Amino acid sequence: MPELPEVETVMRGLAPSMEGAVIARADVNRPDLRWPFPDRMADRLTGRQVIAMRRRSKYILADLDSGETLLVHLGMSGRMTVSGDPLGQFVHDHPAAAKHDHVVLHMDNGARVTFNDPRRFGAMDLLDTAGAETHKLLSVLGPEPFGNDFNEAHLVAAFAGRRTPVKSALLDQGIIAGLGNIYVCEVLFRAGLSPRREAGRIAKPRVSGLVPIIRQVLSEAIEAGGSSLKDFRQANGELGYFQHQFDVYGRENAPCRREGCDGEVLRITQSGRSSFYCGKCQR
DNA sequence: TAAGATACCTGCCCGC
DNA sequence: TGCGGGCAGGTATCTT
Repeated sequence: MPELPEVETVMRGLAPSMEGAVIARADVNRPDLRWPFPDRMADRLTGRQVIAMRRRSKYILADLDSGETLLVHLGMSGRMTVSGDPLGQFVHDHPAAAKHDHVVLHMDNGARVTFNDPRRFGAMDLLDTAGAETHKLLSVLGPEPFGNDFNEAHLVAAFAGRRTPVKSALLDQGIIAGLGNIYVCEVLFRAGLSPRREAGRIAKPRVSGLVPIIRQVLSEAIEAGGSSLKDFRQANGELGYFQHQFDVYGRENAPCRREGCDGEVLRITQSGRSSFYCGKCQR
């Protein structure tokens, strides 16, 4: 499910209820998600104050006063929602525990943070805050799209000599962190690039042109609160709205939205994932 | 070494 | 109404 805009939206929604609050109790209802939870996770969370909430790629990170950081990945179907917030700004009011509520954090301010993940592709881990960037999941990540390290020179160098389709290259988290299937499709539409083009055979100016487009698409999606297809909810339980702005994703056989183009949106499968694009104006 | 295929797990939608 | 097949936003690991 969640790509960078969805994870950013969830993190921003959680922060007011978690930053500065103490985890009074942690309910861990199963031993694992995608991987086993770290040893004594509930004990290591209980009594800890959350110092700061942040995001790296599609990971939510909660820095604790113990010197450890709680790492959360939502996988495909994961949700993190807040209920019972004392400020009364959230939709839910302590709903009964639902199926697939795998971890529940009871904050000392009355908020209840629930991690729900039917498909269990999500993950949680605890790592040393000081060495977070060396964690096996974080050390392999490329630059953040909004960071200074992500720029035209970086993308041109990363694409050079690559024979893989540009679609796959943009999904490679080691080249750019945070893009997923939906937003890569949207980015390639705006760039007028076919997802099938070999990354290493795209002219440098066009590669460079992807940088502002990527930032623009992600910014608009964050602004809209992410995209809700099947599973995604913001931390307050509300839907995101960017899906209404999709130009190609999920629009198979629909007319192309580019002005002056009379093509239609095609769907193909690339390395097991659906790609949506206009066969006429994306080259 | 790079690129593609597969596996993980559950729920939903569609056609029959 | 019920069943089976196909599909899903991610990513580690296997195979080629």
